[in-house]
Amino acid sequence: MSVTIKDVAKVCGVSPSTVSRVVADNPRISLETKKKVREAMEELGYHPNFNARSLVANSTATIGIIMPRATEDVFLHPFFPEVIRGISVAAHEKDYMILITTGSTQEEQLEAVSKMIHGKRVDGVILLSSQENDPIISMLIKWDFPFVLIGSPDQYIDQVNYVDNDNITAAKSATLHLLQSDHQRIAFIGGSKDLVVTKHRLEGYKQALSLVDIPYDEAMTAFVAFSKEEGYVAIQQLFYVEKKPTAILVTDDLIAIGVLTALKEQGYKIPEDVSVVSFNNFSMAELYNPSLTSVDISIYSLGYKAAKRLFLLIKDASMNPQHIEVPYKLVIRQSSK
Amino acid sequence: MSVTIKDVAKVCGVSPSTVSRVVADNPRISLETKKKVREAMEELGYHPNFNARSLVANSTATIGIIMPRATEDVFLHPFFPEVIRGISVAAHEKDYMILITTGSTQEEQLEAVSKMIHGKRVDGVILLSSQENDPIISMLIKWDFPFVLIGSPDQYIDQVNYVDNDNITAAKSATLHLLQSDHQRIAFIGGSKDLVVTKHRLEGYKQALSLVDIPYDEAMTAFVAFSKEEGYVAIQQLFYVEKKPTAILVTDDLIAIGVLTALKEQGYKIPEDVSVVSFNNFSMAELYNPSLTSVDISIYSLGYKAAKRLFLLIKDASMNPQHIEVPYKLVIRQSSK
DNA sequence: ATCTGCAATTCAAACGTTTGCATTTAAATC
DNA sequence: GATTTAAATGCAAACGTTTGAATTGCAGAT
Repeated sequence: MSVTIKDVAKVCGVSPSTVSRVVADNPRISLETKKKVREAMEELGYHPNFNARSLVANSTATIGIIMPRATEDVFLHPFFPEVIRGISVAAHEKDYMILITTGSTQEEQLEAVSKMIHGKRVDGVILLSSQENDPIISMLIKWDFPFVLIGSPDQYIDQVNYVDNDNITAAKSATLHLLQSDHQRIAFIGGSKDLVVTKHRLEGYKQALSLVDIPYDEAMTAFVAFSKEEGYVAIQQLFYVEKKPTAILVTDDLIAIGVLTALKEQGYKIPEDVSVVSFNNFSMAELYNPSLTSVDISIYSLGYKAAKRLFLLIKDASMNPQHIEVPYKLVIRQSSK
Repeated sequence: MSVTIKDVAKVCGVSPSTVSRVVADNPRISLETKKKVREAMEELGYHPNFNARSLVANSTATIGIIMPRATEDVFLHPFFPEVIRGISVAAHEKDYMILITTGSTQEEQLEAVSKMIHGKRVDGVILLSSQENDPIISMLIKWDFPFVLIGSPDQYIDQVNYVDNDNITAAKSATLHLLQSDHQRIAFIGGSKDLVVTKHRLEGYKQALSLVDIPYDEAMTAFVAFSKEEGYVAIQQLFYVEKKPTAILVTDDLIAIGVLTALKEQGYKIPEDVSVVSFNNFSMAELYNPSLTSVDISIYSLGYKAAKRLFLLIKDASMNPQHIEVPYKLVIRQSSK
């Protein structure tokens, strides 16, 4: 078996507790002993057993991430790798590890969080999205477990730590950008209707319209999943009507690409016939032809800041919940006019 | 504190060991007792403490992944999310979790693996790439710890489990595809020279050339890091010479996009003046204009199969090392002629 | 009535740490 | 030289499980 604290102790002729204190660099151990013990550790190739340690210390230097469905399509969407990248950099800075589980259904996800938390495998959790009435959030609050939400909560607003963009204002200014080019008929394509981010962006869109007294028209909206295919489908719906939109605000680049594909197929010129503005500013937004006007929401930063906040929370669980706002930036390219 | 096995035992009037055996669904416990205990567990909200369990059972239902550098650029490259997606689906099937660490330098990476393994935090490890003389691989072999390499090892070929494409043949046939269009001057842009994958693809490239008696010319090769910028730089070098290439084999789509950007800037028409074939077939290969001819190496599959293999290995450590080959497929698009 | 055998359960040790408290040792003070 | 003090270290319990061996209870065989 592997070498334990006892082996080191025996070699050095000290007690296990002394070795433990050397590992922890406890000032009550003499420098002489420390040196001796450290040499022995090196020699024997000692590495502390993490399970034993967390068992008693009740901490794990690990943060948990719960990913929506493990099936084919997650991780396919560039949002997740990018946000995890941010988390991962922050974790690396603090010498934390990242534990990832996936759950297909919401039940599975709840089960997964529960396993992580009650199994004492993580010190805190980062949630990657929130829905209307999210049971995971209520559970975490009930358990009083440190967590940070990326995105905004639907309820318990002042009980949860969350980092998000100001999506209302972002959508508003993106819409205004289109209105400035005199578009009168602007459509909106959002994600699933019970995602908070969808609500926010729809709200911003409405606010912009009302500023210029254009009535909100439900027939000009569509709500789809985050994929190219769905963007394609949404166009069939939106352009099936008499008075076609001349501009579209799309909640995601990936969807936008589906949108553009469909529009091109139907012979529309971009941006002459239809302008498209989307969100996220993935690298494909720049690479695609025409390049996409997109709101950069700084996904990396969302992840990084969430992790930073979580570390604080782990240290001091009694901290007041805080809302951290990450700036956005409209990047204008060829797809809008 | 949280509810333990002892609490459940007390409530049911049985011993902790009985509860433990109920959790493990041991047949030596009567159905009656099982039912009673399970109800109590439900009632009290019992969840086993994972650390305590792995401490004695010496297993963790977790696999470790070590990512190269946590700095800005990893996870930025689409290879990693995609391969992790494969791993993650396999893990989900087996109810395994994934533990991720990052290390900037090779030393940090070694340290990270060591921490995972000796800290008893994972049952097995998946390596995402291998270099010439990789010290991590020799360590893992020395420790006799279950691991699977994605890519091919440089040494210890018959001691390691690895899953990879046949990169030699893949590069060969990609080059032949170009040769069939009568290209005489084909350049090669690879990744870092001490990556095994670079060696293999270079080898395939050479083999194809020799088939048609074109001499290998080192001036027609460049070796760069995996980014657009570096692709751009490579072109400055390769087109600085008298007799310019008419075709380029590039080891990665991301690099290829940098290559295309540079070529377009210098006024070359793609594919009329220069043909480009690359590897990986990321979604951007399809979206870019012109769309990229690319060798699809089935990255998802690499991850999935590696994880599958690892599970077998964890079950039976004495299994003979195996090499799993994942098929590739040349996808011809607009960038080559 | 005693013994055997079996099913169901309990006992107790072990896993490798951490940590409050007790003990030892040696120097400092009176 | 006895006593106090401080520093350095050791002791032992605790963390929450698992598991081989021991125990109990009871039906059936002798």
